[in-house]
Amino acid sequence: MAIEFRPSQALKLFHDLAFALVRDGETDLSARQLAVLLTIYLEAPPHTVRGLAAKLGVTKPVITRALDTMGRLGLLSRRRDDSDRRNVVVQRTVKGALYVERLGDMIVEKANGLPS
Amino acid sequence: MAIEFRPSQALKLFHDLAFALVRDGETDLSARQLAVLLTIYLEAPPHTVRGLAAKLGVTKPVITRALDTMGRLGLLSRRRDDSDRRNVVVQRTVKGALYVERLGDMIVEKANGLPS
DNA sequence: GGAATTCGTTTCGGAGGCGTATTGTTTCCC
DNA sequence: GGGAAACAATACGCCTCCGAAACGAATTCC
Repeated sequence: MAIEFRPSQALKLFHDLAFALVRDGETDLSARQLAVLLTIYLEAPPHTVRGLAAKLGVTKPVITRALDTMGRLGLLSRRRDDSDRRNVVVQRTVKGALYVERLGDMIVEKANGLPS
Repeated sequence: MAIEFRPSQALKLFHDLAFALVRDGETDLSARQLAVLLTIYLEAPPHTVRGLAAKLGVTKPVITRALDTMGRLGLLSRRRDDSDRRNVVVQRTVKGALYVERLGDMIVEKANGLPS
């Protein structure tokens, strides 16, 4: 239990974050895309389309499209699994890692600015 | 400076939150819509289309559309300003207040589950 | 080896968002 | 009072996403 704060603080943090994401532009990722991206970068590999779809409770085309979009942005890449060539393994990229890292720093920064 | 945590904790919190928003369905609000909604419920009224657009750095139709969508969901309502009938004042609703409250509780809950 | 299964992708029609430009009201200013 | 300005909403063409279904390729099962 490292982090404890009140709902009002949580909401202000979330507000500031959504606000920053909107104002910065660039990042128009949906909640689904963000969930996929963070799952890939925070949870242990390997990540497959099927696994991500099951984990998020969405259909496979949703994952395919999210990977298309974020792949186009360079935030991740795909590779066929050599041991079972039906599978596609999602791979992290340097650009994606930097993006996620920057996101984490941004949240911390907003949290530090919160009133007590 | 009430809240301090590490980027890794911040990211996990954000991941869990995006994850919950996706899995719960219902809420498919974009970052822009969330930013508008939270601004309305966290910052002091009155809120006009023009003011919200300026604050978020987007065009007015973006705000109009966001208000359309969230109004349809019952999360807020609109009313013409009687003192200046060109303005539209955004009003909070009970349903919207409950939604925001639940969102805050959800964030706090996720934060409490964070590893130290 | 051939049928059934699994996996990711693509297709289809539909819904909703985007930015720009325009419209209809209302108010301001002289 | 009449023209200019301010406000929110709408029209337009474009783009992306959605879920359901169909698809091709690879694997598994007898």
